[in-house]
Amino acid sequence: MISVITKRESILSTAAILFRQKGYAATSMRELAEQVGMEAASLYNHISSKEEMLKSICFQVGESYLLHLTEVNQMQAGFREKIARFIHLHLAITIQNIAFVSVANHEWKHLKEENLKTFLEMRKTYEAGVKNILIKGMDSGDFRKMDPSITLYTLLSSLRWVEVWYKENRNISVQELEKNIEHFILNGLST
Amino acid sequence: MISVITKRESILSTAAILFRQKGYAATSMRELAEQVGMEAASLYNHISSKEEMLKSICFQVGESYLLHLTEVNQMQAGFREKIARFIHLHLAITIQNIAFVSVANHEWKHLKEENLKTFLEMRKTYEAGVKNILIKGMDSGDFRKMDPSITLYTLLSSLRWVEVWYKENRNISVQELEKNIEHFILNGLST
DNA sequence: CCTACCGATCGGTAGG
DNA sequence: CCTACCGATCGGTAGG
Repeated sequence: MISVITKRESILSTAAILFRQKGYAATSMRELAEQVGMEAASLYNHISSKEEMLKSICFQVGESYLLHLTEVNQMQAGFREKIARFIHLHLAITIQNIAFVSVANHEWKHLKEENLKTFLEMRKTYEAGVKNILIKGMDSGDFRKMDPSITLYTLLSSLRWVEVWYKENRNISVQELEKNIEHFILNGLST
Repeated sequence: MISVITKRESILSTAAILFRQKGYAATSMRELAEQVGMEAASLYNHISSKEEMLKSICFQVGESYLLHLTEVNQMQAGFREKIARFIHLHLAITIQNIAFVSVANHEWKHLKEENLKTFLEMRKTYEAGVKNILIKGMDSGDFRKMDPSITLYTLLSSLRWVEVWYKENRNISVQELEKNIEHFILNGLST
């Protein structure tokens, strides 16, 4: 199957790369236009405003993550398996859409009013879902009992660094990355 | 002892709060001036440019972290104790200077040329120092042998989330936070 | 998809 | 520390 890339998708994809590199506010529509190969005014035939692009990027990422959380929740398996699967899916989305994920992680604060509100609600839902898995895993004895909020954020942050630090040119494969992070999260530094 | 807060320090401190909230590029000098209680033109009697403020903030944070790394390196203790002390100092700096740390973490990319170069060198030195502790701890058998780079970034990210997520109004004390993170890093989720 | 253009706002300076 | 102001650039629109 040949994937059809519309002009809009190509604009969004270029915008995500620029927003990630320079930040949303410091990226101008003229610069984006130049990268895409048209005049700034022409962009508005494909998008309706600068913020609408940001919204599109952030919401796409949010929906991806919520979708994979649903998949994890439907698994018939122990909590260690569920968390391992969660880590796998989270990293897969991150690495396959690194510019989009980066923008959703760092530039969402430039969303306004309704868009901001909706985005924060998605994030809250996601966090609540993951926390729920952790709490159930602690109750079942699969995980050590500790503060669920601290555990949640430490877990999410351990995954989030990948978007910031991971460089493909380093000789670390995705598999090795995943294995190491999973092991770290389950067992820590200890032998 | 009464701490003398100069006008410059008060401007930098307000700038850090704004840069954190809205991002460096989206913060205007007029807005900063208003928060400080003067006209935009008057700011330039205390600072030389917008970027010079950013530089000051980022370098102060970088130097703090490098200083505490030196302290850890001079300890006569096992590697588990060293890492515990490292976690403690890192969190202490973070929580006591949360706006400055946030700016250094997220807004450094707006530094230019020499300033950017110097900042990245400081960060590289810091990371190399921490990685060195991890590697020695793996060699000595205190830590499990795993990829040092992945371990480094997972560790640093586990600490970094505090600046993003930690809210004082949650009923989590600094001591509890520290204890939980230290335990997570050493032992992971497992019982 | 382009040319031409708008009002608004930006960081910063002159001069006092 | 302020008033007055500069050139540059911003996101976006009109009209074709």
